[in-house]
Amino acid sequence: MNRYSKQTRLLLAIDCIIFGFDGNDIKLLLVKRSLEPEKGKWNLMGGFLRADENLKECANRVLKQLTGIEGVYLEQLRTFSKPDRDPVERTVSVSYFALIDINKYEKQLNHEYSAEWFLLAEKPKLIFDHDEMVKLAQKQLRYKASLHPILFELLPEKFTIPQLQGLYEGVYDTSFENRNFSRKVLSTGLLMKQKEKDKINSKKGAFFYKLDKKKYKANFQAFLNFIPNPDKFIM
Amino acid sequence: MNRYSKQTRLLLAIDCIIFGFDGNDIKLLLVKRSLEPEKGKWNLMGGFLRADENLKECANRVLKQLTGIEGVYLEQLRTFSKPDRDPVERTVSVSYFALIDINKYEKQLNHEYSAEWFLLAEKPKLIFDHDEMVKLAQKQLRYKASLHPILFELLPEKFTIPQLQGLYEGVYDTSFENRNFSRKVLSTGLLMKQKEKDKINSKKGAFFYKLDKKKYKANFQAFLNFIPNPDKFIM
DNA sequence: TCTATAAATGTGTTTTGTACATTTAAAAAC
DNA sequence: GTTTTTAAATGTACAAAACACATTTATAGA
Repeated sequence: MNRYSKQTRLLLAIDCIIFGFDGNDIKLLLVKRSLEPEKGKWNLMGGFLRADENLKECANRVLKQLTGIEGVYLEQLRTFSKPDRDPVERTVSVSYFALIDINKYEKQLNHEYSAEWFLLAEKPKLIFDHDEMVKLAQKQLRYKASLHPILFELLPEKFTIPQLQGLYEGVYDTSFENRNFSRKVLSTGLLMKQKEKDKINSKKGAFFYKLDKKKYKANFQAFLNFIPNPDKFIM
Repeated sequence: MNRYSKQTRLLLAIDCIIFGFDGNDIKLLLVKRSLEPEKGKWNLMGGFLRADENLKECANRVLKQLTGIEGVYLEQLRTFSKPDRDPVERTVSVSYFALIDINKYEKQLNHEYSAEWFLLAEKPKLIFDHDEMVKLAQKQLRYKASLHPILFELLPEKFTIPQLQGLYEGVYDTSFENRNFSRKVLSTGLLMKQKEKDKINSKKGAFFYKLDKKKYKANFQAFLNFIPNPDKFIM
């Protein structure tokens, strides 16, 4: 079959905005650019789309290659297409945002890869339009987390309710009333109480909970209305 | 500056899922494909990205060219990238979804362009992955409309509350209690009551309302929690 | 045994959602 | 001109959820 004639062909890339949570703050995983221009500067994890893969496969491949990470929460965000966004040549980039359990990958990242975690608040300036991508991803994180239980993706398998509350407070940069927070969280039916307690943060200790993954998948809507007055935060 | 070497270059296209509302049902605007393969079959409005434009400009250009429509609600949906989605050659397509006031363009569409409205429920099978795009757009329409007042984009400047309710009932394929619907709608503060009534649909007549556009923009969140139990509908 | 601390739970008030009922305006029929 | 019919508009009571604040509980360490 003939090709479409007289049309512009261009490069398509993906860039990943990867969020983690260290127990206190939201972090962002960045790498150093390996080629000119802007070589050595911090940027999002990215790569070009290959002939035989779709975008999601591409994002997973890049993630695996540059960090060893696989099987994490990955969601297409938006496609960025300003004609001059990459000075080398026309490249359109599809941004993906990822949520990972920071502890699970901490060691391998430091030893085997040149990726590095930054406090979101203290991230360096990034190349091209990557700052814009991060900004959008942050907005999307707040938006989505106000409607769906995605923040569990940032926590280890076992976590306590005070830890979960701290995460929400970090994401929304506010504080919640603990009585109401735990009531709401437990009313979703998504949490399974464990017998052990976490005694690191208090004398009394806080019970661990696990996410009920079946219910999580079947009931991804359970957090609708989770954040009080989400309009304060999400736009 | 050199180009990136050894990377695959490909075509980038946009496709628009255009929704309208005829007073009773949601409709979809389609065109006939003008080139082989699949020539003459119905498909979404689309076109290739040019060297000097970004995707949004491309979508607006295509819309203008094929329908004369401009200045309507247009939102990037998702980028579709299966390697073989277009049999001619590798083409990645960015889908956009648009909402328009059907009455505003009805005449020009029929006379000057070959575009045609279909009842969403009775749309023909579309080419490539366009059916999948429409499905996603429908989902997004419900999702977004449960949180933001976007459905006004489908109505004429003046509309009545019963008309608005009919629109919501069409989109969510359900019925709402009229007392509660009007209370909720009016409590957003987004509507301005007019002096005239619409007497087409009843003897008593229903008051026209206009959207307060300043408030609409400033308060795009006003519909958060608008749809009761949105989880029933949006996923 | 006492003290300090964070976790967990109790409870009253306010707000919002929901269901159902009634009243109102105006054209058309009588 | 009075009555009937119809959909629009409004009234209201009950239930559920959100919210604010208070109290109790478990446990390590003094």
